[in-house]
Amino acid sequence: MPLQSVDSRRLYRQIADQIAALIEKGEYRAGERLPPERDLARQLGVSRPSVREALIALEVEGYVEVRVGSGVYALGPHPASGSPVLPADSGPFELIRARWLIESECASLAARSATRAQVRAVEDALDQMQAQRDKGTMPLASDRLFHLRIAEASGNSALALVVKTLWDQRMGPLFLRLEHHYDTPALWDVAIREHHEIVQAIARRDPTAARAAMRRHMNHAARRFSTSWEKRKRRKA
Amino acid sequence: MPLQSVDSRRLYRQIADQIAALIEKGEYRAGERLPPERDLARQLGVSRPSVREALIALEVEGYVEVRVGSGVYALGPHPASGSPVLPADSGPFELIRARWLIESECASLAARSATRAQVRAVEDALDQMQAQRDKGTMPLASDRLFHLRIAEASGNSALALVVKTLWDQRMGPLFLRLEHHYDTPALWDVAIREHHEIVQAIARRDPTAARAAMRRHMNHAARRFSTSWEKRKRRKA
DNA sequence: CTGGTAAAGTGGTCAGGCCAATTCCGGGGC
DNA sequence: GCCCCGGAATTGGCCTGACCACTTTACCAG
Repeated sequence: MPLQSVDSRRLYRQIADQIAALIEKGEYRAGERLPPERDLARQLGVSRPSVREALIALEVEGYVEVRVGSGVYALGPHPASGSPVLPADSGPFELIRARWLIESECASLAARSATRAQVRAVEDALDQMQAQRDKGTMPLASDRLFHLRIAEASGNSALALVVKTLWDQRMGPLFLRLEHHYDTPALWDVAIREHHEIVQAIARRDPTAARAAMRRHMNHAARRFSTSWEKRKRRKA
Repeated sequence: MPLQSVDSRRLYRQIADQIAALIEKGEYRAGERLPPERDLARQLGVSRPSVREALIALEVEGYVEVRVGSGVYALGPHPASGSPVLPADSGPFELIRARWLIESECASLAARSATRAQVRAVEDALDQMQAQRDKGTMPLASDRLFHLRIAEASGNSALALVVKTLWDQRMGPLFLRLEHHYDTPALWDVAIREHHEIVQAIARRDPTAARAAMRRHMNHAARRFSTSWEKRKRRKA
């Protein structure tokens, strides 16, 4: 597998991509050992340092694991990843504000262009939420699903990605505690009622109403967080 | 945290972590140039190959950018690697539309509440962009910096996170080709002029004008992509 | 068969060198 | 005086070759 004569990418990148391709294609199975650095260098017609640089890139990308004195082992396709993270000191309000902006627009777009199947998916998530609440468990997961499916129904995958990113921030160390305060059955009933308003506006193809309903929902969520937040501050003082 | 007296991590990791910490702490600001590899090696008491390995790791992690013959440049805190990824078949238009919505709001918020230092940071990024364009190189990195700093100036770290997430999508396999079509000096001049309008509105504390200017910028960007996109489709057919 | 020890294999790191791209600077042309 | 351009200095890209540390294997003695 000769290297291109006119490839402007740096050498370590070319090598890393070639090896990554082999791993993706299953040429090297997970757990399998790659040839020694010296052999790879000879086979590819490059120097050992270049191979080493490529292997380090692959290690950072999660493709391989390097064991000192033993060898380089493939880890398999689809690299492990860490997502961006919100600064620890940013309160929940900035996040809610961002969601207010973005998710209200998602709701509006969904009302305009969602397919029947997508509307159905949103309704399913809401039903699931209701069922969990009836069983007395906290419908946190289905709440997330509801919002995500609306974002998907907007027809804009970039917005869907953003909503998912923001929602996953709630799994941070600080937000879990707040989530807890927020968790009384009565408050969940309010949230479910607000969700019904949103889904109805979408189903009725009313973009303006959908946006307004989502904004109301977010405003209420902000207020609920606010009370928890105050309690928390008072306890600290 | 192990914190062993004899650090068993491989050397390149120790070096990379050390440099990454400096970037996170703002010791090296975004866009700033790091010392040459040879100097770093001498300062840290290690060999140049080890420094090179560390820099490659940092490059993969999105901390730095290496420009041949010029130097190593910090990209800013928090890496871009391995984040959630957009579906491969979603065109650039969904992404632009999402940025249209979010970044225009960021500009408006920035005009309302940015500190003097934050406005200054945005202006710096624009100056940097102009400088790079004058040198004939594509100011892609400083373009990114400009938009990121406006998002930071909004005072909402969740929005800043979102903007960063969306911007990093452009590094996908498909977008790079488009970026290329988009890269004529004349088009960059237009982009820089639009950036000036945005930054002026922010400096003058006019939220409405800032939002409008950013929306115009995004509309034009969409049109530019549109022509590239059509060309691309035609070539495929 | 067991245990330990020597040898081979493999990655870790270093030193030093040459090449190519970029940047910088000073001198010549207009 | 201003601009352009060509060479020198700077900087990253890549290579050769070597030695060290750790791991695995092989072999031999008990």
